[in-house]
Amino acid sequence: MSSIHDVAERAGVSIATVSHVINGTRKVSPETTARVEKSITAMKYRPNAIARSLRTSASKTIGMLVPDNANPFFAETARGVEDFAFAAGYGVLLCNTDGSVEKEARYGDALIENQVGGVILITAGPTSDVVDDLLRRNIPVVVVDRELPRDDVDAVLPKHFDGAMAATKLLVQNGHELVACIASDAGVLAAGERLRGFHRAIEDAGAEAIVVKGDLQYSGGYEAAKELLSASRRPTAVFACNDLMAIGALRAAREAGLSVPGDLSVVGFDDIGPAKFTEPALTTVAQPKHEIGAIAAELLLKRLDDPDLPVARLLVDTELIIRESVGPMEAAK
Amino acid sequence: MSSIHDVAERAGVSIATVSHVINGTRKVSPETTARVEKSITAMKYRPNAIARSLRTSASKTIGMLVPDNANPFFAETARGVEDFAFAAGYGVLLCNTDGSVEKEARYGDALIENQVGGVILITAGPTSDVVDDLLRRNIPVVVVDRELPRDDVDAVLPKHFDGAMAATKLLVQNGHELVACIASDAGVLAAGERLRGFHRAIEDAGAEAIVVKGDLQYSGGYEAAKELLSASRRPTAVFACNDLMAIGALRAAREAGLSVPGDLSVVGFDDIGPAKFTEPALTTVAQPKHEIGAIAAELLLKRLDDPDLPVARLLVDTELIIRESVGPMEAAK
DNA sequence: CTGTACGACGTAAACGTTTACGTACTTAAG
DNA sequence: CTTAAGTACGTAAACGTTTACGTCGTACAG
Repeated sequence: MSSIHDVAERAGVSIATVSHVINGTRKVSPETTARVEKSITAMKYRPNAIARSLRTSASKTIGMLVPDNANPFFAETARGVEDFAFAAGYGVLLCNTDGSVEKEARYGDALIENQVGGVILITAGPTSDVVDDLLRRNIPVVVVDRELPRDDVDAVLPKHFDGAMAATKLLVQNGHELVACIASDAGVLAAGERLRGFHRAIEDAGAEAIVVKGDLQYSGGYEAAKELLSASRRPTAVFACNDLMAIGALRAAREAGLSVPGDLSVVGFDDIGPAKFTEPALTTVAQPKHEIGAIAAELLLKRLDDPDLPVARLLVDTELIIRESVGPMEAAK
Repeated sequence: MSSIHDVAERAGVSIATVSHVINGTRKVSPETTARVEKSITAMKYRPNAIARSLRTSASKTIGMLVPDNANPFFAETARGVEDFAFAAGYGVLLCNTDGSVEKEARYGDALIENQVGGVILITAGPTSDVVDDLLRRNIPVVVVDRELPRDDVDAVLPKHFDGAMAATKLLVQNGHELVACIASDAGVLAAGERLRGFHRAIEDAGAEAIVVKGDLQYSGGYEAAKELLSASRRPTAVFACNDLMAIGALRAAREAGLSVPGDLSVVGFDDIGPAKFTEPALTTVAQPKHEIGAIAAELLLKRLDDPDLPVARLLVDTELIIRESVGPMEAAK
């Protein structure tokens, strides 16, 4: 509505002076400052961030690419970045890729066109062309949760392997000998890591593994578990690669007339909100989702400040949260 | 990296011509078009949306203000707007107000500075100053889910009253005579509507009501229900104003040794993802969250096209989804 | 041959900022 | 009195587009 010119005119100064009082970028006398500030509030003036970005070629917004914001895990880490970014004066352009690399690419273009300063990426696939596009334009990227097979981007990752291994170990320590894994069907590295962790724990214990795939949604876990439980040799324990699927599995168990953890033990991964409120409460490996998002945002903003920072690869610890959904094998008989 | 000038130079034309082939805004000969397009792809040129916005003073991004993106209900409606907006070439700046009007105001400023074309608002409080700021600058607003006491903004709202009434009616029809409502402690109109619907159904049936407040989170519902269930006269049914709280209540019931729906019936509101997977599966009134978001986005974009559209107030139907958490009073005795 | 119309394209201003450079005045040193 | 240094501020160019106007041919009618 009103521009810096209007403010300047009303205050009887030049636009340069107005700009400087706004940004504190050079000394201006107290009296002039006061006049300008009065003028600003009187006219309800807000600097035009667009013009500012154009001039400085540094926009105060970052992009975030997530598979699905309706998934609680992604939603919570998105909040982490949003909170941190906003506190630092940045806005966040949130984009849902639905796990499609095409959508990811289209969104990548959109982010470039919008001149975002950087992007936080939870990849849709095992590899990502957008990263090249972005980097070529000097737009820094930090990948979160899902690693990429390259060493030129910052990353903040939970210890998928360790977490999965801890979860599975809990199962075998409870005496389970035939344990299933509901793995992710997304071909991302993180999925592989969790599966590796699972297998390692199984091997170490000399137990036996079954693995089926699910789509990381409630329903995917439900279907997968249904299949598992109707098999002739049914497992007595299952590690689901995320809580959504674990919760789906809980329901499948109920419908099969199996009690948890009496007849079947279940562990999840992520510790999303509802995990604490299921019946039985879900034991799961927790990730500090909000913190992960915040760390990623911090990393990105730091790099915006100083592009020459060495690339970071932050591994964050997970924590096994024991609740009620795991029990000893004997009970399951 | 490369600007329209570079493209023009390489193609041996003026920047005006390049602009016109990009936007199809005037006729340019096939040969020139071809040359320009070749040049564009060769240089991997992307128009600078910032510069474009500055010139046209119409940015292709909209703002969205939600209380908390980590809440599945908001996350899902956010997805609805994001999907629609992106398909129409718009980006979405997502902001979490945490139910704080101060944060809402700060974000409003940020959105103004970023020259968003419009904003979709799920208010933090019963009234909203940002709307005035926005409208004064001719930035259209559509409020979603939570109504505002004003008639100059578009709105798309579920039928809170009807939904709550239907939910409560189900309870009293099952013979419950002392029924509780876990209401929202946010002072928003929507909360009042749901509570009114509850009371109306209670009155109509000549039943008795208890109401307590909760914070719309799992834990709030849990605490509220705990209080309710430890009272000397405990209700045999409870209507929670959202599913998060209903799920919290389910757990409180279990911990109190009460079976649902044997000893206590529970209805929720929203039909969020996990509702189908709780034990017992939650009976609830469903809103078409994704669709609500999409409709809101559509409305907003329409208004961007034609600011003189009459203001709309869209009421969307809710649907009572009967699952397993409600049973007859006799059982509860 | 002149004039008009039209097709194809170029020139330059404008959008609202930031910022390098310049100017005017004051003070104090020489 | 001259000059240097410092303080307080203004002028104008630039960022990358879009778009109102212009210009230059060529074709065709008169």
